[in-house]
Amino acid sequence: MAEKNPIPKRERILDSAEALFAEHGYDGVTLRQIAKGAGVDVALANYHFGKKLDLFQAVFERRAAHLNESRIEALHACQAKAGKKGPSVEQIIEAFLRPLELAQETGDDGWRHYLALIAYINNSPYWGPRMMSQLFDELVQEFISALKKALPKARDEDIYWCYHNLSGALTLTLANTGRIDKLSRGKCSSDDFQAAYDHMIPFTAAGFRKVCASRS
Amino acid sequence: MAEKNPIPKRERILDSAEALFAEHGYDGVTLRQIAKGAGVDVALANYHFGKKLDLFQAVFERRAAHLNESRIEALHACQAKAGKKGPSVEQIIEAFLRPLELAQETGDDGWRHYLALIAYINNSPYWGPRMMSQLFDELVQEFISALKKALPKARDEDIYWCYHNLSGALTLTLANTGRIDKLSRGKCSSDDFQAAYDHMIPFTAAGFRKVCASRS
DNA sequence: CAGACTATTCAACAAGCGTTGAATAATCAA
DNA sequence: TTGATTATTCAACGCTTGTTGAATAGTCTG
Repeated sequence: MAEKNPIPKRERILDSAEALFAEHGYDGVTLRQIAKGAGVDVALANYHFGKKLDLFQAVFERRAAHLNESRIEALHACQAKAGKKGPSVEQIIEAFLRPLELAQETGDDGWRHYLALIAYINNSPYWGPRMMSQLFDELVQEFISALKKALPKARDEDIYWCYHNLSGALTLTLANTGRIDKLSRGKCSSDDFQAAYDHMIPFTAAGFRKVCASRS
Repeated sequence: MAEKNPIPKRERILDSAEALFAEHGYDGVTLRQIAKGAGVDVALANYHFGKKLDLFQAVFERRAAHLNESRIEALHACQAKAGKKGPSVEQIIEAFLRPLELAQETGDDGWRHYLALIAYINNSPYWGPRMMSQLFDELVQEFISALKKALPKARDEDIYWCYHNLSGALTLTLANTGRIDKLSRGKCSSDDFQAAYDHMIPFTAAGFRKVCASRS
């Protein structure tokens, strides 16, 4: 019995590449592995996407706009709700993070792989400077200026260092390495995204307040 | 004029491998690149270390013991100084982090590369579970039990999630991607390790207190 | 100095790599 | 049904990879 709506091969290549790049990094994956994972011939990746590096780029571009939009929407929504005095630190961080939790919580493995891939490039000295800026700087700057309003006494550099810590905590959560499971001997599960974010939000918000609330 | 104490070639291979693995990951580096960086023939890596994977392991083993010892010593020192009631959260985190700052601050690039390599495996879904546990679990468990004493009301899972956030913030700092420089347009420098840790310690300590101090 | 052992290089291997041009199949417009 | 366009596979290329065995140089022991 033939499948009515088979996933197009072009899409399956992106899915396969996404999953494998997230697990093994750019150099740890061959086009033949990607093709095999997608059930297509190796030359098809070249036909649709060009060189290996272009395929890598295409994997990012597929979901980038959607992700940034939902995060910006979350920020604007919480700003609208907060009124003139602006949202609190917790509310801003919540808007920054919750769309990612939702993406990780969908049954769709694609989003999990995509976010692990983001974690991979953010932590990579090679890819980080090349790719993170063009993907997220505009978004991040908007969150940072919201944080500045919520923490009017903070120095700029304090805000940036705090954001750096937030970004690191988030990145490890996105990477989803399962190490917290081992360390806690089962008391925490990497797949329990809600628990991860429910802890990350007050943790980082308290950090911002402590470092940024008062001038030295 | 001949150099009196040339660095042995075996050591130079480790140095070169350390630097290249940290920048490009395991699969992003070839033995020929490593050999060229060390100024030796490609077969020499095999002679001294065996397979590529064994060289990778050897890079970790060279500095692991020294690093763990200095961190354990820092913990014991702060415990001795704190007396019977035990050190504070800040003091424990400081003991956990400062030895890394010192290692990054030495003029020696080797330690910087090594710590960036730790960041690479900690964030990698492939290497993380395979390598981090055997390198650091014993050390981490000792810090966690010290944190439990400093936060007697905390639930175990809260401590572990907070540690997860601490580990993430630290990891991004070790990776030293230079992204904070771009984002802050020069107000923060990734090479200003003291500033990084001076912000990270109160940030994460406040997070622990907030999440762990009181039961819900 | 002889000899043994270690360190290092040389040359080559089979396997796998990204990439390509031509051939075939599928889709769609007229 | 034709013809044109797109999608997909096939077969192969030149190159690089990790690894190895034999050859050479260096170092220490007696």
